[in-house]
Amino acid sequence: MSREAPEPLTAAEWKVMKIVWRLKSCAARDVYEEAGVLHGWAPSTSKTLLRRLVDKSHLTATAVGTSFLYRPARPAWKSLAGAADTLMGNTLEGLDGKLLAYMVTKSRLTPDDLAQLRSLLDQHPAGGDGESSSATGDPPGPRPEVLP
Amino acid sequence: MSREAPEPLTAAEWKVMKIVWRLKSCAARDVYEEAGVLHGWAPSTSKTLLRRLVDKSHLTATAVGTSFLYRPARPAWKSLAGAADTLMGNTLEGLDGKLLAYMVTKSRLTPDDLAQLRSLLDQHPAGGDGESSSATGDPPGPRPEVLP
DNA sequence: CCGGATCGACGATATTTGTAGACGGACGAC
DNA sequence: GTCGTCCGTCTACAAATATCGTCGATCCGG
Repeated sequence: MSREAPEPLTAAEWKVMKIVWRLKSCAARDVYEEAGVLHGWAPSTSKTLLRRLVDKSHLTATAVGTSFLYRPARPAWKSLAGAADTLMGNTLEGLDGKLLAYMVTKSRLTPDDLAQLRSLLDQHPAGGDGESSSATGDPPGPRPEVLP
Repeated sequence: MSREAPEPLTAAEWKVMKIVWRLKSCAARDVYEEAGVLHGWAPSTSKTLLRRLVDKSHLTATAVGTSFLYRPARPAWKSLAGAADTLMGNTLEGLDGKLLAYMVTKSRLTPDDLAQLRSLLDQHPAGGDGESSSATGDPPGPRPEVLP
């Protein structure tokens, strides 16, 4: 079980990921056209980013004819989770609540989301460890990374 | 009204911020001693970071005698909020829920936090814009940054 | 079979980060 | 008054990023 420490993405890389996520699976072309419109990038820029992302194994590339089919190497939420971990790692102890609160007011949540969150709050360990399998059938929770 | 777009901090900078936040207000020395122990940095490293943070106006430095007193230029949660915005900006539409859920399970929340979150969920606009002043007396919410 | 459009791989450059040593001035010990 | 100390500023420099242009291999239309 090689736990791929997901190398943190850079801002530019996130933008590419976001495009790929949306398309689920796509050719380089799809990406750089989108990126061109969205960020004004030259095709080469997207191509480079794409390659770097494959290097960092955040994307997989399967050869199809002369070109590649790119697709996320892991579910989007998992990458996001990594970023979230980082964010919370930067957070001063005791500010998590405020942070969450802020994010809740900022995000657009579906009734489903709301329900799930409520449920999570209810079963939130008031000091113990939460060993609750999640309600949506996600894979078991990622391991907390304790940065040395 | 110059809306200081809070330039995003880098990993190393966050580490410094975290130290300063904890100490509330401190001399360079306090920081680099802490950072030395915590991250094995040479004093110069901390000094540089400190300076860059002042440049980016995430810290203020008030002269005291021969040296400076550093302190956060804005409440910690606000900087965090900026980071949160970025994170959510990278998020694919519709994943906010998952993300929040993940973070909730990951964070250690006080009963107070739980209560506040619940209340926020209840008043969460089911599609409108959230113009609810927060329940803890925070300053008005920062403006959402729509990246071009 | 030829020419043009593409594709992915590389190489190139400018800027930003991470990390740190060296320098000139203020300050307290002697 | 002189010396070593500590401070903040400057300069340095390698690695990582952001952004591109170009190049050889390929594939499609004619």
